[in-house]
Amino acid sequence: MNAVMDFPIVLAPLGMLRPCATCVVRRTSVCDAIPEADLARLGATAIGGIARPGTQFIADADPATSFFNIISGTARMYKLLPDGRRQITGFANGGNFLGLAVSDTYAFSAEAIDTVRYCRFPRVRLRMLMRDFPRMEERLLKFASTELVAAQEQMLLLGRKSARERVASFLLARSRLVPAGQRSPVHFVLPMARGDIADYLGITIETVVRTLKKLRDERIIEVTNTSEIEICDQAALRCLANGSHP
Amino acid sequence: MNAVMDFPIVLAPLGMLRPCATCVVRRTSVCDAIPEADLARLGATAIGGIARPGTQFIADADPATSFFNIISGTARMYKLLPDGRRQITGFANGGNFLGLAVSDTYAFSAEAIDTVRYCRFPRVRLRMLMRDFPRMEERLLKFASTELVAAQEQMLLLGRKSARERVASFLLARSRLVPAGQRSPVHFVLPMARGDIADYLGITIETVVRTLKKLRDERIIEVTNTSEIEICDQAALRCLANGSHP
DNA sequence: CGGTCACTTGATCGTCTTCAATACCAGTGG
DNA sequence: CCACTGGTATTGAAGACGATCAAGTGACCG
Repeated sequence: MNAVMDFPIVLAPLGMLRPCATCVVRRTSVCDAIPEADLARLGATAIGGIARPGTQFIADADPATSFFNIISGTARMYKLLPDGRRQITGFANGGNFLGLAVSDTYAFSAEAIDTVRYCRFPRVRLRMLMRDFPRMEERLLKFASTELVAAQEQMLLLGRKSARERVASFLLARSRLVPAGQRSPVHFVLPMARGDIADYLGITIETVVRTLKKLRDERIIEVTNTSEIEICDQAALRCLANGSHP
Repeated sequence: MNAVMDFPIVLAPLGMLRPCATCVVRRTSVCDAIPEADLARLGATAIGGIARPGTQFIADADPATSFFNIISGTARMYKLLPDGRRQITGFANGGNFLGLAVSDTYAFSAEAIDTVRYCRFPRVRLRMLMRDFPRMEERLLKFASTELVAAQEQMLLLGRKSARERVASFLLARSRLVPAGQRSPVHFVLPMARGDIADYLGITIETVVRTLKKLRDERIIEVTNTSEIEICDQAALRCLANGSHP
């Protein structure tokens, strides 16, 4: 029952002495605010951890004792209604920061989709870090702003877009995660299941499936193995995504 | 065509010399981060302004040159689709802070609903203020986090709640803005029109009207003058809002 | 193989949208 | 004072989109 495991970061993942120095997401995460010289202190502040697929590592309404910096893997953040209806508010990848809370409790839950490796920052220690490195706070503010912009875009999607437009928007957003350079056709893997996509887009699994099938029939995308997507007609998808054209 | 007007804050609103000192929202806004002794500098940084009803004062995709601190009135923030569909992402009241942007351009628009008085902070000057007063950045981060939590709640509403649940949630949220102390029945005025409510809740005007009528018929709320709401059965509304009970 | 689980597909149903008409209210000018 | 006007709100009837229900498929695994 202990699928979520913490361990001293100095031992993880391969017993390296200066794990932060070689961290693949350091330069793209909030940790970029800490100068090279202070990486030891950063390493002493963070606690490495792993969440196995399906494991919840942040629980709505629980005391917000820690912040999480995702290293690798994909997590889903979500909120539930009492009767079980679920809204996924976002997916977190390597470099993302989780756990910003207003009050002393989390306002959402988070689960690992595949295996998620993360660094956990106890709240108090992160606060000290922010005090000593104002750039850290700056970085967090920038991150929160980014999240806010994404959330507003998602509200537009949830409130005003048709199922077809939602799926198109989702595929486009996912395609933007692919490192630039690879040219058309863009190709990527969806780490999440159909149910996750449905709960993220505010529709049902069946509608996700049917819409994907339709897009495939129209030669706008290609779907293989249910989780691999290839975007054949990016222009068409872009039009669909914002309703420019039926 | 100049319904949005700026003027030196030292002249506003009554020619006071230290306007920040008497600002009614100072203690509840980001300005609370600035110590009394430095209010003069704060006043020199901000530029007072007024937006008349219906006037847009932040335009999506425009260069994000300023941040806004709302003093009084209510504004709507929104995003549009090319064909005119609108999603209102939030309403801003006195004490709220607007304009957080990732890139150099705004990611949303904002319009005054009634007459809105605000303080405008040119981006560069605010940055200097944040540098000299780290508490300012801390305050902004807290504000952004609050917005983020609200956005997640709204995503749950837009993605997974029925029209009835949306309206109930909206009325409850509005009732929470009423200063505590007044007890049941809670009574308040909606500054926004039906169309704004509809575009905020991701439904149509007609559905808003019909749902309000139904709630009124069921003696859960009372509606007078189309803009005054009285909550008669708060418990029932709370149940409705999260779908605990049909 | 029999089990589970995720995905897919089809048929029916219901909520909310759309379209259209009417009511209401404040402001304006005869 | 009162008809006129524009905007918002309300109400009714018809239709559509997506949800729900139900069944079937395929992959993986003990």
